[in-house]
Amino acid sequence: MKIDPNIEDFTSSNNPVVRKFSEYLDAHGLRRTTERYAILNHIMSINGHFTIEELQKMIDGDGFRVSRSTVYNTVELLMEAKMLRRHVFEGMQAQYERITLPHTHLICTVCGKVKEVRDPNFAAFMNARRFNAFTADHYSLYVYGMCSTCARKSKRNKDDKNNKYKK
Amino acid sequence: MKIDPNIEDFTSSNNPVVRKFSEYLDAHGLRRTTERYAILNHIMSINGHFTIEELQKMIDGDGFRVSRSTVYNTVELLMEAKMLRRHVFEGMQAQYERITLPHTHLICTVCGKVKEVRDPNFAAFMNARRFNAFTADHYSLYVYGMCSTCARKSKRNKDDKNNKYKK
DNA sequence: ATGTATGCAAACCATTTGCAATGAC
DNA sequence: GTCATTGCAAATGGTTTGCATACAT
Repeated sequence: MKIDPNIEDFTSSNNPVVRKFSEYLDAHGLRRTTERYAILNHIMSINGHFTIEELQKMIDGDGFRVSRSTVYNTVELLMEAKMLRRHVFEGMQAQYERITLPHTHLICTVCGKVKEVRDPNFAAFMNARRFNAFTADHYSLYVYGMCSTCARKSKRNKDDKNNKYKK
Repeated sequence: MKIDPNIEDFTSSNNPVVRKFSEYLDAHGLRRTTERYAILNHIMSINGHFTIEELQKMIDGDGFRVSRSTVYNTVELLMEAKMLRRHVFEGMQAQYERITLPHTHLICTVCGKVKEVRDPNFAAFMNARRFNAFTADHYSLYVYGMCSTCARKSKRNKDDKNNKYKK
C-alpha cells in the first residue's frame, strides 16, 4: 500500500506505543511499512485479548487489506519488541494482548471469555519472590473457573447449551 | 491387545491413581482397555512434563504398541477425569503433567526446560483470593526466565549456540 | 452378541515457508 | 537501484476424524 503524502508521518507519532515500535524497527534495520503501522494501530484499539483471525477481520473491516502472513510477521515483531504477548489458555486457540501492567487472567471455562484483573498484592508478592537457580523475567497467572454470567445461565439450564468453549 | 490371564487384574490395583481412573471409566460406562492402563502406567512413571510424542516414544520403547489416536484419546480422558493437565508455554508445543499439589512452573526461555516449585505461601494466597463475579476452579502460574545452567553458558558464550528453544 | 475402542489413513487448521512482485530506503 | 517486505499458495505439524476391525462387557 502506498503512503498518502498528505498525512503527517504517522511513524513518528507522539504516541509512545507507536514511537516504541518505530524505534524497535530502526534499531533492527527493519522498514517502517504502512502495513506494520496499520496492524499496530488496530491492536492499540483493542481492549483485551484477540486472536489472529479477529485482528485480521477487524483490519479488513476497516477497508485496509493485509495478508495473513503479514499479520503473523508483525505480531512476531511486536512480541520481539516486548510489546505483545501470546497466551494459550486451556483448550483455546492462541490469543494476544498488549503488554501493559501485570495482571491476572480470569478465564471462564464455559464461554471462554477472558477478563484481566489487576492485583497489586500479587504483583508485590511476585516482585519480591526469588527462585533457586532461576532468574525470572516475566510471569503469567491464569485462573480458570466460571464467570457469573455462565453461573447464572447454568443454574437455569443444567445442560450448558451456551457452552462455546468445550465441545 | 489381549490381557494376559496370568497377571492379576491391574485395573483394580490398589494404586490410588489407577483406582481413580478405573472409577472414572466405570462411572462413565467406558471400557477398561489394556491400552488405557498401559498409557496411565507410563504417565505415572514420568516425573514432570511430557509431550504426546515423548509419551508415545516411551511406551513404544517399552515394547508396547499404541496408536497415536489412542494416546490422544486416553490423555483426553485423563484430563476429563481431572488427573492430567495440558500446558502450552510460550513458544513451545503442548506439554502434559499429572495433577498433584499446586506448584509454580519455571520455564527457561533459552533451553525450554520446565521446573516445578512448590510455593505454600502462594498457594495460601490463591486459596484466600476471591474474584468479582468469577468463581475460581484452578490456576496456573508460569514464570519465564533463565535457568542457572543457561545463565552460565551464556556468560561464556554470548551468542547462545545452545539455544534449542527460540529459533 | 453388542457396541465401544483401537489403529490406520485422511482431514483439519493454525502457523510457517518459498518465491515472485512490490515498495521503503 | 537495492534489498527487505508483502501476498499468495503450498507446505508443515500437531491434533482430530471416519471407518473397518478387534475386543471388553
